[in-house]
Amino acid sequence: MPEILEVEASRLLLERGALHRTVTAVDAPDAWYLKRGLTPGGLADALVGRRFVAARRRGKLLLLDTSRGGPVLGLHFGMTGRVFVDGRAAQDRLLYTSRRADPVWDRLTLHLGRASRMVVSDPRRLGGAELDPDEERLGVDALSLRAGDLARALHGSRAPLKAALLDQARIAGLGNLLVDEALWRAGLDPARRAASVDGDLRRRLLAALRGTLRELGRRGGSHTGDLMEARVRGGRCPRDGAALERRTIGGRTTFSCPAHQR
DNA sequence: ATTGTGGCCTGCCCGC
DNA sequence: TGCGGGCAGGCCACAA
Repeated sequence: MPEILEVEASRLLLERGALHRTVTAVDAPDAWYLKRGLTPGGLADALVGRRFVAARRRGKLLLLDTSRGGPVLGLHFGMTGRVFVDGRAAQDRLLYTSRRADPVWDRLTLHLGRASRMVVSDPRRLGGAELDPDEERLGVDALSLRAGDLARALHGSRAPLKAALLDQARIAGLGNLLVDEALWRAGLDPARRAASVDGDLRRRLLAALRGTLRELGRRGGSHTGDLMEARVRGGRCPRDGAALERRTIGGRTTFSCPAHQR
């Protein structure tokens, strides 16, 4: 699933339910889902007989370390991917994908021990699995973002503020909904130049990002923001009632309030 | 190097 | 009820 909060919830699910049991079988019916030359056979060779010893995350990339010096299994979920452990997902509701769980969407199944199964389901096949992903291509994890990190992410960039925040090489984990929510809370125009956000504005943005992550995390996901309900055509700003503006910024559908986001 | 665009996939929802 | 169009929480290759 998409943004950092959902991936973190999935990481916890795997940490509690998928570690320390031997991978006994691998079922990868959709070879297209395997990236960077990985094949179903190669994946089985790499995993069968090993155990997952840690579930890590960097941004939206989920990382499973394996025993006996084996490779790292990297999972990314695109917009519609979810992971299940024994039929249970980290969240029952996922926007923009089906509520159903059709087995034909199971792109990867790992049998753990005698009776457990870990399944990656992804209707749109926009996610994928790989071995030993390049973790360094991702910037600082958004959940541990510090003032200096944000300064570096924005400094000198002529890109729109929103595009800079969505750039996973600068800050890893923020997605479209979280960024729209945080910029709405901070009162910042998503289209303004990233480098123009400095000083007090940058402090305000940092506080909004942290507050958004903390609060929406408690509420249960990226879709629980205060802006979310109004994030439709004809929506009005929940703060001041102004008609929301709908634009494409950074290649993504963007809702913002022309009255209080500057 | 940085930024912008199109495309990848498939399911769902809206309006006719 | 059926159908086409538009849309979608991500990311990558490519162009300018």
